Amino acid sequence: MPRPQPLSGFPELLPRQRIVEQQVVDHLRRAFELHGFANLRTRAVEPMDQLLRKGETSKEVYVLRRLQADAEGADAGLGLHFDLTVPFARYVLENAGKLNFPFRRYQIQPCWRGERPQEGRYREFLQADIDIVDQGELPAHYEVEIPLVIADALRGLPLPPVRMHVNNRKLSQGFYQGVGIGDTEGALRIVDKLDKIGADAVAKLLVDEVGATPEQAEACLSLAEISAEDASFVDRVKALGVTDPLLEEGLAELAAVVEAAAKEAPGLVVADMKIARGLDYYTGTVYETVMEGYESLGSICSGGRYDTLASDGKHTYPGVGLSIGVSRILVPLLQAGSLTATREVPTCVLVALANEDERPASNAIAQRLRARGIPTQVSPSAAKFGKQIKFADKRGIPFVLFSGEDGHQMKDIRSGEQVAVDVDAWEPPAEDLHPSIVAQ
RNA sequence: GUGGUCGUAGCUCAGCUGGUAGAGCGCUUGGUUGUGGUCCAGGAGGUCGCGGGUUCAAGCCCCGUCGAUCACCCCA
Repeated sequence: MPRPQPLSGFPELLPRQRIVEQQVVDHLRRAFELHGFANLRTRAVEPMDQLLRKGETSKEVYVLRRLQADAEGADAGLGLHFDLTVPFARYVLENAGKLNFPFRRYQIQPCWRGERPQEGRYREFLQADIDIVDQGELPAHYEVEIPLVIADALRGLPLPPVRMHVNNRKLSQGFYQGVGIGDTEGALRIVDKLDKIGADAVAKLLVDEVGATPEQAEACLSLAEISAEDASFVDRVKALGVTDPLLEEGLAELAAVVEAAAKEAPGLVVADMKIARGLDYYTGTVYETVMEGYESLGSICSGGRYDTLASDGKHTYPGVGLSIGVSRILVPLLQAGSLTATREVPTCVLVALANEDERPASNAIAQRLRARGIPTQVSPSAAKFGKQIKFADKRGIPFVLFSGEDGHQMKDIRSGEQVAVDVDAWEPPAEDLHPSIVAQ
């Protein structure tokens, strides 16, 4: 059989890289749980009508088909989910009676999109999503809290610095309304392209597509230029001389987010009036995050507030959430070699084998170390000690244990230092017990 | 989905106007008679992504396909 080739857009990691991913996921999980988010796991598939709700026709959904299904048979109409928000919305409706609101949950699962793969953009990728959803009304303070949870979660990971650009749809749409533009959604979508196509092109599109006057387009651009790390943007927006009740609401909400973030996670959040987030279902705060030096990846963590995450006709469930693109962050860093793990196996100690007859005894020694939580494996063969050390070295296993008539000797193969030890008392340095992530 | 660039050993790459493949690293054996990393000497490893075509002859030219990557689109 010829060597199989990788499948485009379905990245698979080597053991050492997977250790990094695993530890990042563990870290996120701990952080989310520290903030009281419960974990949820939803099925991989959703009915197509659920997935294609929200008028998101452009989403490239992978459809599920049974090989043995009747040619005539009804199409199951199932597709793989392309994010974790849509399944969550469905789950909330389905279990509304059993959930307690406000409900906060996190979900770390793969998602699938049939789009053309690129760096940081895959057909199967891992997303870490947090949401807070309530029944009827969702207080605005959750829009302040969610980015702080993310800040906590990303803190402590050896990643390049990140910056979260935040805006509020009420602010932008209120402003456009205030200057007299009718199609505020359309204007938002055009302004969102500012970084990509430039101010002149945006102005032209505003005039051509939403019927703005050159003066109105100019006002939109003046707003989009405003960004600040503190609430000073409020005065700058007001100085543009536009008044609108929705605008006022948006200004107040965005100021609250920025001020809280400036205090609790300095440098993370910047109010940025050109962030719009396409034509999604967002209705309040919107978030977009870029990683320094990796701006070309686009946003590595985005989300926002949606007033009708779900609705069953009687109740509406407004929510606010953010998704971290775990694969988008990790795969490029791993491929570039700027992120790796201290070893490619969990093993901390390799028990050397002097003689195949001693394997049972060596197994017993290994078991004593394991009993105290030290990941241990026994050498695969009683090869020359030099080879056994090499076996450990290649995998990054830091310690090799030699046993003889005169007791046990633990060798740190990085320093070469070898000392007599009591197997039932020896402890590795805390940082050597488990592999860890290193940035380089 | 549309368009561009690329694909040679496990890895990084060289290979002239077409004349049936090379380096470094890695791997392996020995020097080293039970403690690796340095050094020295040897060795293994390639259907040139895959399939077809042109040609006396294809790694090189043509077509298709798969993969990688970039741009558009969209987004984690």
